[in-house]
Amino acid sequence: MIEDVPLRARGRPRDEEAKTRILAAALEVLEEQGFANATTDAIAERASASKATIYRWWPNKAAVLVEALREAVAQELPFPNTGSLREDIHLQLRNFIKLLTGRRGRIFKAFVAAAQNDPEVSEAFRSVWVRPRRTDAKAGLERYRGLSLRHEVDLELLMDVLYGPLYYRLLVGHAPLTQKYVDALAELVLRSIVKKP
Amino acid sequence: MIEDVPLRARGRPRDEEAKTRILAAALEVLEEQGFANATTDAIAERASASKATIYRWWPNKAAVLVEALREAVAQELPFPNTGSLREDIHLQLRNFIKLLTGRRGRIFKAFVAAAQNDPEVSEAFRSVWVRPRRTDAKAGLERYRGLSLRHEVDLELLMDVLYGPLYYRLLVGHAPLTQKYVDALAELVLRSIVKKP
DNA sequence: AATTTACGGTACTTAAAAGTTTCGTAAATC
DNA sequence: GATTTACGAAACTTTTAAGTACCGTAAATT
Repeated sequence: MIEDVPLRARGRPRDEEAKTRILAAALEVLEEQGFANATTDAIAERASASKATIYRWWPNKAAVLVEALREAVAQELPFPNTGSLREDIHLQLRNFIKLLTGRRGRIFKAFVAAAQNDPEVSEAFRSVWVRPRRTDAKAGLERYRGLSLRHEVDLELLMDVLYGPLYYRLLVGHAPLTQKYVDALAELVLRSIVKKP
Repeated sequence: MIEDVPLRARGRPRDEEAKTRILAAALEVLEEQGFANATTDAIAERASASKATIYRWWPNKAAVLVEALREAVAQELPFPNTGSLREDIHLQLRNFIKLLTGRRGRIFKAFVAAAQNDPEVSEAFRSVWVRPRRTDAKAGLERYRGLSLRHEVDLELLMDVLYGPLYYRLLVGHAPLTQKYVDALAELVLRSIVKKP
């Protein structure tokens, strides 16, 4: 066994609590102001930290916000496992709109908006949020393949059909994201993917 | 008959050609730079116009870009009418991704991004583009209701299921918008909305 | 104790872009 | 021909925010 020696550096160690405060503040400001309007001054002030401290540990504003997003969504929205395809999908969509209509929804909007002007933010949003959620959901659905789920169904397409309409409403805002709506969406999609006995 | 007298004002009349140049330039700059990075200086220079002329006729930058969008998309994407529900949907989605993967796609991205930080841009995008297209498509589909289209299908939901996945891919960028993809999407959706004989 | 690195606070530099103003000139009406 | 309104060009004002630099101080190692 190799000892996990911290190998502490020489001077004063990094203030981990300040790091936590900065990331939490970044998330709040992002939520309230959007990506472009989330200023480092506002983040520093809310965190009771110095702007110099922020730039001491992150190369730029986007890096702070990306790390804040990563920490915030790390454990969010695990795909359910009720044993029923229909129940799993209903639950997953209901849980997702709870996120989208809450604080997190504003954060997602902010990131998608920023992604249109910055390829790095775009890639970060996909790798931190989109891909992990899709991978998890696909694994959850794969269990039903050939059983209640028709074996030919393309799960990539299915992800788009389930999540696409929700992002669409979130970002375009032409209609609200209600439970009634996602239930109807789930039923419409299920009609074309379930294996009839 | 009342004469349509132009009721010309006193001084030099507005240069309609300059107006055209400005709107065309605005569209090009928007396409290349996005909404926030589309500067009035760049628009003026490309239009060989003066910035003062722009602000003489539009209250701000957003108003110019909204009018440019309105003119650009006025006649775009009419819903097909082949007599076949299946053909109409396939055609409509194929035509739509032609727009999204071309110059117009960049413009839509820019508007959706800007909409997240500006309610007026958001409303403008919906009223200029989203609502007219949805209304037209719903009218086109309504003709099939009770025939090849199951009579219970909610067209609002259907719009979201058809267009949502495309906006989703456009804005998140996790996968490309190909004809093969929209054909598969169309077939998946059709499976749940067609009336079986 | 000397040294090293981090901290919060604050002032500063720099850059970019929105919108305004001015100026000399062009095209219309009266 | 006098007046009115529009034009392009360019200089200008103003605002905003990113990122840097410096201060005195705090917490660690040597």
